[in-house]
Amino acid sequence: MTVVQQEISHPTRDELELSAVLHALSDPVRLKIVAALASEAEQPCASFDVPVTKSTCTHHFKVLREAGVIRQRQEGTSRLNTLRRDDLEARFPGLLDSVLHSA
Amino acid sequence: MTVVQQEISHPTRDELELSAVLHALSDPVRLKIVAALASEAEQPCASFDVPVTKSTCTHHFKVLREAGVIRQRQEGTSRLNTLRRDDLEARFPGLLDSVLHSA
DNA sequence: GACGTTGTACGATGATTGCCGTACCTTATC
DNA sequence: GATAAGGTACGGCAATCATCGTACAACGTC
Repeated sequence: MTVVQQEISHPTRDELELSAVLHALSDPVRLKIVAALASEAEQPCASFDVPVTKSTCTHHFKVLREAGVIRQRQEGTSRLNTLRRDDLEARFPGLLDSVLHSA
Repeated sequence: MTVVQQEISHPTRDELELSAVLHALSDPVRLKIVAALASEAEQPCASFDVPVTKSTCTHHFKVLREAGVIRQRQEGTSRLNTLRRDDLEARFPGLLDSVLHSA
C-alpha cells in the first residue's frame, strides 16, 4: 500500500512570533538541542545527547519546529534538523546569537 | 502597631538563569511591561496598560522580578519598577536589546 | 478616624507543559 | 519476509501557568 509522505509543516518567516520563539528557547533541553544544532549543521534527532526519552524528544522537536526555530526534513527513516538561522536573524536580529552566546 | 517592611527579594547578578529570563520574556503581557519599562525609567505597577486584573499583574511582576529582569522597590504604597539593564547585559550580552528591538 | 489608592496574599480553576510508556509506521538490511 | 533502527502518535499524569475574585495591608488625605 502506498502512503503519501506526511507533510512537515513549518511557519513561514513572517509568521514567526517572538513570544513563541522565546518560549521554545526557554527550556533547558531545547536550548541544548539548539546549541548543538548551531555548532554542527544538519543532524538527525537521535544524535542529540539529552536526558529524555525518544517520545519526549519528539515533543521538543515539535515545539522548536512550530516556533520556527528549526527546520525538519525527512531522509529515509531519519528526520534531519537544521537551525533556521537566516529566518530568525531576519525577524529578530541578534537574538539567536545572544542566546547561543549566553547558553 | 509597627510592622516591619516586607523584604523584596531579588536574585543577584550571578544567580540569573538564561532559561528563567527567556521564560519571563516569553509572555506577551510581560513583554509589554518590559518594553514599557525600557522606554520610561521607573514606573509603578499601576501605570502599565495591560489587559489583565491587578492580581494577575502582581503575578507577572513577581515572575519578572524572580527571573531578575526587573527590580522593585517600595515607595509609599506603590512599588516602583526598573529594568535591570546592566545586570542582564553583563550576563547575557545583547539579549535584552535584541528582544526589545523585535518586540 | 474614615476613605481612597496601590498593591499583595490566598485560594480556585482551566489550560498548558514536560515527561513517560506503549503501539505503530517507515525504511533499510539480512 | 523477518528484524532492527529512527521517529511519530496517542494517552496519561503530575506540575506549572495565566487568570480571576475576594480579602486585606500600608500609606495618604480629608
